[in-house]
Amino acid sequence: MTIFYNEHSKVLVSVDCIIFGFEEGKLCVLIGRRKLDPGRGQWSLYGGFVRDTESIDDAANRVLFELTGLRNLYMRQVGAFGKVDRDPGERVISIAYYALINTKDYDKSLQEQHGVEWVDIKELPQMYSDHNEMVFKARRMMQEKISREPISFRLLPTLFTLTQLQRLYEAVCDEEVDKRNFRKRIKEMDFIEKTELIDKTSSKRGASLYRFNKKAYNEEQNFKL
Amino acid sequence: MTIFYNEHSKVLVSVDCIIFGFEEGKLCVLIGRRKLDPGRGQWSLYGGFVRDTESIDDAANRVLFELTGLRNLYMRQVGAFGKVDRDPGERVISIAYYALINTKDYDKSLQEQHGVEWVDIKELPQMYSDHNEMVFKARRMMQEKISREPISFRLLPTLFTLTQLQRLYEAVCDEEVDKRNFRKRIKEMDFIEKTELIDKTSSKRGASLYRFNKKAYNEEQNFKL
DNA sequence: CCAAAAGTGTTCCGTCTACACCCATGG
DNA sequence: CCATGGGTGTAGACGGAACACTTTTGG
Repeated sequence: MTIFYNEHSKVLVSVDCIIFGFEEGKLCVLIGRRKLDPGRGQWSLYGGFVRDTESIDDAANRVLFELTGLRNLYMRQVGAFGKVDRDPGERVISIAYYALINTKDYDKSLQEQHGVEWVDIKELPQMYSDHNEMVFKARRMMQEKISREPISFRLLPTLFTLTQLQRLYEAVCDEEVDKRNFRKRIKEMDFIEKTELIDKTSSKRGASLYRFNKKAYNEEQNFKL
Repeated sequence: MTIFYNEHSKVLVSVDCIIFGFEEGKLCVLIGRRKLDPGRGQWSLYGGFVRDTESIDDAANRVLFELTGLRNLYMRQVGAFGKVDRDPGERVISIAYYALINTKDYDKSLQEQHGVEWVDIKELPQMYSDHNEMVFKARRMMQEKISREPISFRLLPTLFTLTQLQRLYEAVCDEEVDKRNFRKRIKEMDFIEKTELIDKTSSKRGASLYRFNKKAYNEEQNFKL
């Protein structure tokens, strides 16, 4: 290959993933202990280096797949983090991505194999390098999205109750919402469909299960929460 | 220095700047003809490579300074662009930034020296690599910001008329707004101060000149447009 | 005197918010 | 029979949108 930009220096580029999940009414992030030096043993996001043969998005998807075994996750870029000394080993520029997963889809054994766990975003430890900053920014971006686009369903099972959906929304936005007002808004969105099924696990009376109809949404995109 | 991440490949990282200005009622972007191979002669954003000794933000600031002679511009990261073949020369990952400048502050001779010009964002030519995509994303981000934060003043002279401010807002959001409603909202923001001065250049009657009071804003941040 | 831009309030409508009680069931 | 979470409607407040005429002055 012809070299055009010979005189400029190259750097390592990595991706770091902020993986959000919804567990026990809490918005959680998947983190683990770092397995490499420098910083071995510190709490850290899961990440990896970008290879020559893949785009940054591809790298993020690969890393997500390595960790979760899942493809086609909802994923968005958070931004590039590039302070000179952000990595104590050597210069590494990192592109952060956030992803949403339904924790029920996540194979427990894979989780153990990678030594990662769900931690309430409100109780995150100090993490390696600038990872806390990445999570903070990702969370803000996610909050903005969740009121405008139907991404919440990515964090829930296919069938969910309205109470679950409300709790999720509350956890993400970190504020309580009125039950009746919330349900009124849901009713206006025809693509959130009530099924005949009843969930009895969380109450004696049982709660109707709902489903997000993606096709219906694509035809009339009027999401608003 | 100890090498920790030896086995991974490194890539070139550049920054590209989407510089917005407001000229003749139009939202414009500063672009020029590329001076390097590959792609010499194509329309392009202004950019540069990130050096070992500087953060990505520093690199963007340096590049902006090189081009405009101005420091402390309002600047925000748009994101990382990293398709494998985005640069036909060799692999380059680029971090895009957008910046706002008051075109009156921009030295004409510097502009000529770099061979860049203001082009209406509605009439942008096809540009090098993924630069059109960068502009598109930057514009969307700027639109979201301009209704929530007082960044519009970065695109105007210190003293401006309400009509100017309104035209700017319309150009950025690409929609007309009602004059009376617009002015009503302005009146609610005490940090947009009317001065005794009158601008006579754009009308016979003359229009009051206003000023953005940053200190007053910092004390009570209730911006909303 | 007229063209051209500056400046100014009110009404209406829709949206958001606050709020309390009955229902169904398992234990 | 009671504790627990599920489910429902209305009224009042608020904010956003629509809308038209007067003022000033240079040419």
